[in-house]
Amino acid sequence: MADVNNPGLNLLFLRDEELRQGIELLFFAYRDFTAEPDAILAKYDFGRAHHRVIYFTGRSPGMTVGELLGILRITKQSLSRVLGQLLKQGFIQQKTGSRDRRQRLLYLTEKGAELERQLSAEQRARIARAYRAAGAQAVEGFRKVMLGIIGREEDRRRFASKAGAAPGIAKPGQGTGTQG
Amino acid sequence: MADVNNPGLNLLFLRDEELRQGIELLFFAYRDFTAEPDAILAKYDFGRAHHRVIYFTGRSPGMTVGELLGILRITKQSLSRVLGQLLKQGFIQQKTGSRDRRQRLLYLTEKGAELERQLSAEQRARIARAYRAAGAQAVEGFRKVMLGIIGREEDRRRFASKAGAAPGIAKPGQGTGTQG
DNA sequence: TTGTTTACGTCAGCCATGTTGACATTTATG
DNA sequence: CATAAATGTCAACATGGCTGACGTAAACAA
Repeated sequence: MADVNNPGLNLLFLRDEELRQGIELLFFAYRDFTAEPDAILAKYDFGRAHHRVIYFTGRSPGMTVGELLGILRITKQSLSRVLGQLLKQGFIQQKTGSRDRRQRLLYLTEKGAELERQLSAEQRARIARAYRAAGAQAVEGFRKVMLGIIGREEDRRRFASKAGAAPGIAKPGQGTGTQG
Repeated sequence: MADVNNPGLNLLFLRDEELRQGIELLFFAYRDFTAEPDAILAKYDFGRAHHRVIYFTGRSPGMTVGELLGILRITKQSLSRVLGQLLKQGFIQQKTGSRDRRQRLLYLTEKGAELERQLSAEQRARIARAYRAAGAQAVEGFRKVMLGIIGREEDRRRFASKAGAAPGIAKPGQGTGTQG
């Protein structure tokens, strides 16, 4: 293909095989990453869309509907369907913004928070296992590459090193183990 | 939140933050990773499901329907819909297996191969950019972590170190499929 | 104050893609 | 020869994207 005719690329050893493996790593990892929560959600008659709303609401309590739409990159009509269900069933509550009373700030209820913990516990455990097995240095590489894949600086900002002194993390073998 | 009032949880807080960032890296990376191909596919009235079939058929020419189902982890009825369209429109062709004539081995047509190149070019470029920006060592870490996230050894095998291998490897599932 | 824009909600319908269940055909295999 | 396997197909249903149109309340600018 084109790569073969482009000597510049070859210098970087970014061979087609390597790049395709990257593509497939994303596919398989994401496929498996979402499988467990899906099973839990089914018990509540919820789907992946509900999970995302619950997750990001738990992550950033007080977030506006518009901000959530910006993260999910779906239409308000799509969001409305799942958000409406979560509100009606008491997993999420809205509060009118005090600074701007047009805004509806989103919060998990206690019930919602419990489901959130249950769902993300599975995913955190999976990530923890992978991090532990790979080692701290690999985790740093993982972060770098993933940040490179994310398209918008606006989205990357969310990952700005809060771990500024982060190196004290999970080494292979031990781990803190207490986190569910 | 409760964390703030709980002294001695600092290590755990960092760890939870780190794990959640991992969750979000997967979400954002996958979201952006699929966005560009989706736009191209729309022109053909195809969706992400078509892309997956085209991609994996191109990756492993001669693969059986059953093997593809195993990779995608969807039902044969779901696959049948998109595969049928791709066959009818001449993007994919099937050949009866020579070893086992019940099997239908999948191949891209030239038309299909061209679409495949167009689609994966976007994704390969994205991965290439990320790899280049992160550096070789980071890529190694990325691979390690991603492999840890993938659940089944069976799937991980596909990534067995072809590290020093020559370019242009094809991994025909098994059958030579010389039958017409 | 008034007019416009913004943030959010909602109704209605369409489409893609996943699911289950039932059944048919061809071929391999014990 | 009987059974199992690989594949295909029909039908019905659910989820969660989408567009388009329209409504309300609040903020903001002229």
